[in-house]
Amino acid sequence: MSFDGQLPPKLRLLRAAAELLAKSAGAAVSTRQITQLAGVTAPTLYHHFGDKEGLFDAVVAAGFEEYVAGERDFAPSGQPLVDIRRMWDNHVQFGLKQPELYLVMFGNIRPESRPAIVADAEGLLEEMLNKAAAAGQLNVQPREAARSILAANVGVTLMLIAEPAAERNLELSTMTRDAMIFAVSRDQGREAGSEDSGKSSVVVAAIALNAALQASHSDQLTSSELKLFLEWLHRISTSSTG
Amino acid sequence: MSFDGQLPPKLRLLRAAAELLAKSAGAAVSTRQITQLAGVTAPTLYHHFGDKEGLFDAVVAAGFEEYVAGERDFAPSGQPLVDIRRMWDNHVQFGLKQPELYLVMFGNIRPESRPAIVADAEGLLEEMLNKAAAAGQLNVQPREAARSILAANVGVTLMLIAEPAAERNLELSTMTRDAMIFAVSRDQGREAGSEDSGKSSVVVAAIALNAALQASHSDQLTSSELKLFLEWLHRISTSSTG
DNA sequence: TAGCACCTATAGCAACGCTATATGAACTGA
DNA sequence: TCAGTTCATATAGCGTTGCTATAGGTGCTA
Repeated sequence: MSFDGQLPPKLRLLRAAAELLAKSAGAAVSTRQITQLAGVTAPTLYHHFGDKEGLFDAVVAAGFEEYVAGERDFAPSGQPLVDIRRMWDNHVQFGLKQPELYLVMFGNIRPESRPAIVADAEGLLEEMLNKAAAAGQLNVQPREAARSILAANVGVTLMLIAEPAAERNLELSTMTRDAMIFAVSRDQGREAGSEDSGKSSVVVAAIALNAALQASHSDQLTSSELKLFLEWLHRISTSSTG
Repeated sequence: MSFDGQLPPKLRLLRAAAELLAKSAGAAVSTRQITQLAGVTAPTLYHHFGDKEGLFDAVVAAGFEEYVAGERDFAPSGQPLVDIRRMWDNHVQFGLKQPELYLVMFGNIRPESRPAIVADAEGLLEEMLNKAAAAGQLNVQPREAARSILAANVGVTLMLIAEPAAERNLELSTMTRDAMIFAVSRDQGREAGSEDSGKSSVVVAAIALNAALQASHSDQLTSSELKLFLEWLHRISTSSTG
């Protein structure tokens, strides 16, 4: 496949660069490869984009528009925190679908382009968090919340990209996502304390499990199993030492 | 400053590479620069390290030992979650002190070296989280907690590195840190906020009891009873919903 | 037709990562 | 003592990279 078609050379260069960038799994892409695929010679590239980085920046800019579109393209649910969750998932999905582009956007650190992109992504989040704050659902300043959530979001996405696609466990994402959203939202329980430090952890855990089991209707065990289980649990939770 | 001294060329190459890597703010470092600073010619580099990446890997390996040393070099406080907090801060400080090295270690995605390093860093965290789990302070499996915390830790550090040193606000780190540690720790307020995000209290309690039992030598149950008990416990703690 | 932007091609430079080959130094065994 | 072997470094140069000085072609306005 090549782009020697009738499109203008500038666009052909953009598409060729995007395609090669996406296909070469992290490896370097040369200007000669790009210009050849675009059916164009070297000076054309430098006429339109200044230098190689300029071309890549243009590719990134296009990719970022796609990203922003994805982040905006859903009906607001009316619950800002729910929308934030969707934005997180969109972010991760974008990274997994176009890992090379994502790495150029959020992974690589080039003092010029990256902060701008990060700032834009931050802005999208902050926008939504402002609604949450207006609804009194926020625990911290929207800007700080946006920075914190985005940092974790990027970290998780990078980690997921780094590991083989087969072993990817998206629970890492959902778990971290909920942790971050919960952390910035208002309706939290109070600070973690060390109240029950007197009893052994086994006993504490057994008591907690006992209470929880009594209150729930778990069907993981049969009734006879449950009966015996609770008896043992009782034996553990009434033991004096740990 | 140069390394034409009396040190063996291999070491001179390592130090020259590390120095140039640290000084060049993210820019590329050529083998010619390195060999010249080391007072050595090109083939020497390839004799000792195979290729440029091999040399950089060696630099990273040295840097990683320093990182690990930093992560281990403090007296355990007896409170695993407090130690985890220190490990987080150590991680961030390491990244800010040697940003270029950090970027090669955690930022760059090279399918070979990075996962190994990440896995090691993950191991350090998991080690400590195991103690927390044994003390019944954990809400989730130590491995999942380690992955989640490390991902957020890397994301925060990358973001801090990316922005100008003058504007760096470490509160981003402390805030995210506490959010993550709180999220994986047991003594949270219940379920709040996002409805279906947390696990049921039964599962939480079962995980804690499981970790506590593994670490203790409870003699309240016979070994055969304990075996069956743990099996049921596992069945409960791996159920998706309460 | 002339003049003027704009865009593209020819050809080539300096710097890059890397290597085929050769030379020197240090050790080994008789 | 000295040839044989191995390790370590140097000379010189290959192919590729990002990039550019210069020139030529194209389509417009007058």
